Amino acid sequence: MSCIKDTMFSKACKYAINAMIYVATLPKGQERAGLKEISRAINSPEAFTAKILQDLVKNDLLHSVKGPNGGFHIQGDPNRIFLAEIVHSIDGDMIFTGCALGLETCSEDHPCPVHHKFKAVRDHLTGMLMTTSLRDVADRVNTGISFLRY
Amino acid sequence: MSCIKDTMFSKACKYAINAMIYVATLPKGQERAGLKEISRAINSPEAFTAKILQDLVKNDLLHSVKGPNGGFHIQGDPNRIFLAEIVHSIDGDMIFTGCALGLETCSEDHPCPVHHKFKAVRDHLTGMLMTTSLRDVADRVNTGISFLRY
DNA sequence: ATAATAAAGGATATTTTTGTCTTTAATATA
DNA sequence: TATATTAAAGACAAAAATATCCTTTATTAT
Repeated sequence: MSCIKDTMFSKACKYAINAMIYVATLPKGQERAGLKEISRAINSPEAFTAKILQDLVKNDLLHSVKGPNGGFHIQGDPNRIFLAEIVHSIDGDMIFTGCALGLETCSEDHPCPVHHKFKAVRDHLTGMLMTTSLRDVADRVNTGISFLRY
Repeated sequence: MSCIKDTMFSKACKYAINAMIYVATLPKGQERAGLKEISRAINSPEAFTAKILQDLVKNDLLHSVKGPNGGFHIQGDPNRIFLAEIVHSIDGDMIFTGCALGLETCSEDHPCPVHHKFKAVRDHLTGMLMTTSLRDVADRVNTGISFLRY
C-alpha cells in the first residue's frame, strides 16, 4: 500500500500559505510579485502555483494585475487576513468540521468514538488558524525569526 | 481546482481505525471477525479493506487466521494499543513530525513561520493519539456512548 | 484425502491530486 | 499602434490514492 500522508493540508494549500506569506513579506512600495518570482521564492511548480494563485484571487485574498510589471499583491489588510481563510479557500472546511473517522452520521448527539477528544484538537487547530494573521507570520520572516527558505 | 481535503487522516487510515475499533468491540469468546463482517460493519469497500487489514497484520496490530471460521482479531492487549500506532502504521509519521508548510529545511532551529504555533497543535494531536487506547474507544461504543454506525 | 472457506498476494482499474502546456486576454511602454 | 509582458483559462499528462478482481495459499471441517 504505502500511502504516506503528507500533513494536515494538501500540497496546494501549503503552496497557497507559502505564497501568501511571501507576498506579505514584500516591502512597502513594491508589494507586488509575479508568478515566476513567487514560485521561485517558495520553491513550487510554476504552472501549478498559477492555478492556486488564481483561486486565491477568486477568493479575494490576492489581487492580480496583468501586463508588464503585473503580478499579485495581497487583497486587503494582512492584519485582518488569517491563515484559516487561506486554508478554507483551498482545502475547504472538512479540516475544520469533518469527522476524524469519516463517518457521515457523526455529530455532537451521535458522536463517533473519538469525537470529543478529536474535537479538542480540531478546536485548537481552528483557533490557531483563525487568530494567526498573515502579518504575524510575514513579520516573523522579515525579522529573521522564521524562514520560508534557506 | 477543487481539492477538498477530507481530514487529517487518509481514507485508508480511517478505515484502519474503524476496523480496529470494531474488532475491539467484539465480545469475549468471539473476538474474531472476518473481512466481510468487518467491512460491512464499518461500511468500507471490502477489497480495499483487505489490503489495509493485511498492513495491520504486518504491523502486529491484528492477527489473522485463514480458513473456515478464520478472520482477524486484535493482536495483544487493547489497553496497550493506542490510536497513534494505528495511524502510524498506515499514514506514517508525517502527521506527527512533518512541517505544516511542507518545508524540508524546517526545524526548531530554522523554523517555518508557523512552526511554533503549529507544533502546539501537533503535540496536542500526538498526545491525544498516544494516550487514547483502543479499549477506551471500543468501550465507548459498547456502552452506547459513541457509535461506529447508525 | 477432499471440499469448502477465508486470508494473502498480485495485477489492474478508477478517481483524485498534482503538475504541465498552449492559447487568450489585459496592460504598460516604446 | 505594435510589441512585449504577465495573468487567466482550458486542455492535457503524470502521479498518487483509492478501489476491484483474480489466483494462490493456508486452514478447517467433513
